[in-house]
Amino acid sequence: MTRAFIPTVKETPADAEVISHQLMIRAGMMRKLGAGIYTYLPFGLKVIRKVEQIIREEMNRAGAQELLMPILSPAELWMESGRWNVYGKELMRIKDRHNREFALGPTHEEIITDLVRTQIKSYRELPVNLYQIQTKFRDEIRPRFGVMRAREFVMKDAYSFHTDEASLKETYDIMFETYKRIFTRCGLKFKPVLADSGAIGGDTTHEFSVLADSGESALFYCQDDSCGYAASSEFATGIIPAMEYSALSVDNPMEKINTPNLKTVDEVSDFFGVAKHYLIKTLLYVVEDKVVAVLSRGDREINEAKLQRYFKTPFVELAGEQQVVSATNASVGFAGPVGLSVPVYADISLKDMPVGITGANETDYHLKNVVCGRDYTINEYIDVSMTVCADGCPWCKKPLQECRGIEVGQVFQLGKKYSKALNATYHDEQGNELPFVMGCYGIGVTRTVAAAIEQSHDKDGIIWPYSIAPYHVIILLLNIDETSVRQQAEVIYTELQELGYDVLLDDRDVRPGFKFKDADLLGIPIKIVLGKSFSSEGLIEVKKRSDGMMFKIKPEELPALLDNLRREMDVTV
RNA sequence: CGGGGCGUAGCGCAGUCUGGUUAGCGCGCCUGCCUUGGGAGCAGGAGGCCGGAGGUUCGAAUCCUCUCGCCCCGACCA
Repeated sequence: MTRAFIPTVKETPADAEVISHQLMIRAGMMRKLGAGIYTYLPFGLKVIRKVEQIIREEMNRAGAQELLMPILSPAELWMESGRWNVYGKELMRIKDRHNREFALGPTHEEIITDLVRTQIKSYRELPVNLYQIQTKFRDEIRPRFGVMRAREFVMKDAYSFHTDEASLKETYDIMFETYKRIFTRCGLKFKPVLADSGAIGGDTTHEFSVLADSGESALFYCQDDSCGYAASSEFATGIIPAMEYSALSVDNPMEKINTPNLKTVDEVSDFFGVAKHYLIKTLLYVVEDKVVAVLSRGDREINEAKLQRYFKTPFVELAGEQQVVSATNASVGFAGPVGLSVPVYADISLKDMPVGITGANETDYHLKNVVCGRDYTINEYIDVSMTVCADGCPWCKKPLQECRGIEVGQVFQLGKKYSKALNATYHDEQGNELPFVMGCYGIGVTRTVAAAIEQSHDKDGIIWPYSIAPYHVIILLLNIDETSVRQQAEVIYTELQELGYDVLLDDRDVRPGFKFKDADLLGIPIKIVLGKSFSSEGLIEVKKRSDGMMFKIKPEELPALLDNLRREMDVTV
């Protein structure tokens, strides 16, 4: 360790918000070069390599083959697929000396499809699954959280090509299982969840989320493990519990009430002295240049991803002030479905609402005792509200649970989107020329490393899962001046390496406390201490990082003890 | 892109409002002494184009203009 380049830092860096970012800097894993751009130092790179190795082994095991595509790709390919215009600013575009345009690869559907369309022409050569582990570049609007949302990051991306949906499904299922094996082997607690496929399309997609309270995305899952329902917040649906409406009566006529300057659900429900679920919240959205009204129960938020999915558009937007005024003849905050001329869609949370309160489409007025069917009509009930954890599981009706997660992988059934756009075809048995059916499967490698830290750390530092720990064992030589002890340490160091352990020897000339603190910060699963008890009694101490369990043993017992600890800590699948 | 903030030693910061000796402090680094089971102590030392350019002034880290970079909130996220 006197020679190792592991620059640890005692102080928490000022610009690091989340734990993983702080610890990755403090433990000397990486250093920032620019916004969202990091140099991986030896200690950090070791972890990345371990994760990559697990991914390689499992991908190869699943029959995928590794290749490596260029990071730079010509603009023509992106224009051909249409994404040159669609992708937006996240796609980093650059020009070469001849003024030709290129993109830094944020993902490689175009490039792999181009390769396969020129090389694979027959159904006899299908299916095929190709992957790479490579640096990606996405010019994120706002990079943050260290490597969790970096611009440059390491990703494994795989692409499969098939003759038909059934074959795709088969590979998809294999990849699904492979991902479970990968994240299990990485020692992570995770959940595969049903997810929104976004602009990429396709019916079925799963995200793999590492469970951590600091996660950016919310997940909902059934409290009953045997049911197994789990979905991202964008995709989750639930059975919405019905509410009480005894404060109003269906038999009373609709009544216009002056509500000066009361715009929000909170203000209006306070004014009427009722709970928020009495209100019919009316939001105006612009969908494909048309204004539509979307209703939800006052206590429910609209899920725009669901709206996009319903309207089959990649883009919906809340209407601007002008549009609201022209659609409702009232200022923002007083919209309601009664007498509205734009199409009205209602969230299913309104199905069980017999009577409610809503905006009057007149500034400073709301309507009370509003009854659907009597006072207004809706075009359609759709599921567009955010699921909450009081909702029932859509599969088994038991209550849903909510937790936070970090998305580290996603598997997609792409279908023919890219093969059609790029005219990538093969010949079937009859000689017909048909577009490939495709799947794609990504894992954020660097993000997985950060997620592992988010999930496993304490106040002293990182606690690596054994399988991805940069070193399995750290030997703390407390007194470097005792020559005989030093020699012993070196013997143990060599022996353990020969037994297949990754070992770090801390032979630095610093005080013991310094070494203990550093060892904990680095998170190495097993500490071996050669200190007082070794000098006096010939005993070495072996301590686990995870639970602090300590063993005092004779040197010759070390291999057997480590073997036990390894078996205990290493995950096998 | 909108809003807010910050660029001063390797790192973390003070000084800027109200211009004026030699630009400070903590950590780290180097030397020595001392210490050695949870980030010790003492003494000495090195280290700065005060982000960059232009301007105002007798004089600028400090005031003005422009510019570059970074951070936070929001929108965005195959």
